[in-house]
Amino acid sequence: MQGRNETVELIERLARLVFNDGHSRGLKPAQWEALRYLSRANRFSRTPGALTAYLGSTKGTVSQTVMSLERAGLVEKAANPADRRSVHLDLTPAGVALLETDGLTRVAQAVDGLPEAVRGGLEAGLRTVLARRLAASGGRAFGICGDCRHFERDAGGRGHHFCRLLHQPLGGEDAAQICYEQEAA
Amino acid sequence: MQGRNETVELIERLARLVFNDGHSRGLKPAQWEALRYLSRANRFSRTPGALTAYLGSTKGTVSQTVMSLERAGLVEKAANPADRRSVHLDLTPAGVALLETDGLTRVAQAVDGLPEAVRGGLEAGLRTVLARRLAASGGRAFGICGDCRHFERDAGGRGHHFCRLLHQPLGGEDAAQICYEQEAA
DNA sequence: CTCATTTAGTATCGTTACGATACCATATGG
DNA sequence: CCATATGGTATCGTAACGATACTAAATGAG
Repeated sequence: MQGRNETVELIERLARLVFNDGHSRGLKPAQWEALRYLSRANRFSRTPGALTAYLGSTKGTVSQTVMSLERAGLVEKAANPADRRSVHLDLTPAGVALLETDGLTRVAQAVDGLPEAVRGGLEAGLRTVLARRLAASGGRAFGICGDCRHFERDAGGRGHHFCRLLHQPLGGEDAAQICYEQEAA
Repeated sequence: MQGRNETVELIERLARLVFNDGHSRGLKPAQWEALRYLSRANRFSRTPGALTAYLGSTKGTVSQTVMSLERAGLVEKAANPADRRSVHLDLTPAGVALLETDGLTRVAQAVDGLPEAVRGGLEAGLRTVLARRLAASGGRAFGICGDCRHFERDAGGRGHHFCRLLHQPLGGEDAAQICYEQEAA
């Protein structure tokens, strides 16, 4: 099956280029990825543990990366009163600002302006491969909160949703972000 | 344009997972990628310089990676009589054997068995993004030798081809491998 | 309640990656 | 002949990474 090998090689090569592109403006690839994750994750998912699962890495490594971002003033830690073992992470204004200047990576430029048919086929393929790859190793999907089977829309009035798993109220902002616990509806 | 951001995020996340999968059997991601490249590159392209271009890395880093593979007995260096500055790289039998056991990475498994329509769309999208990304930074395509505009088929009889750029005869093996100098016909 | 177990995270070690810079040897082209 | 370009190595400092050991807090069984 030559097609399969070709596709895998393309993925591997593109992965390497994407990774190397991450060495910009003084940050490292893992640091950029952590910032991007924290900007997209809902409040239940902004922890070292969830970040570890998202990156497919190990907690020791992630702890180190988070510390470097904290030293750089891009991320802040806060205690979680409900569970004093866990740490809540938030981007600082400086972190948000830095991320906003990151909009046009070279890969994003390459994807931008792609014919819609090609982009759609690419996205569908990527989604499927990612889902299969994650299923094979017990990885989590980190899908959108609002698409989750535990999500109860407008449970407390218009725009006031509810998570049946965590028993927590959810705002519109939360519902649009990705979540560690998300399972497709 | 939400679609574009979605696609870029999928690429970034898959890139990270592919990268992390490279930490297997004592080798590092960069070392696996170097081995794979050397198994696919034709004899003109098995040099540190070409590997540097393929990986989108820097020559210092690649020099280090190649040295580690040489110490591990997976790669051999040979002098190039035509240009004594340059170094020719070859996989050792141990390197070839190791690479053969690498066939089923977790991403390859995820791609395997993909519905043909999805796989085709994915591959087309990846090719386009890769080509655009490379064009944006002067990167080379590293396409198949036989698809090159400098390739002259059967110039010296059946199966004896010729490279008009390097003025070198090419066998069938060469023609099927990837090349640093390749430019689409 | 107590104590074993689990969970969230940190600390430390050794190796590698990586960019940056400096450097060396060989080629190339006035 | 000599300036410059090219292919590669050496070295430095930072970060990544897996591995292992560790701390503290939560949990759960008796």
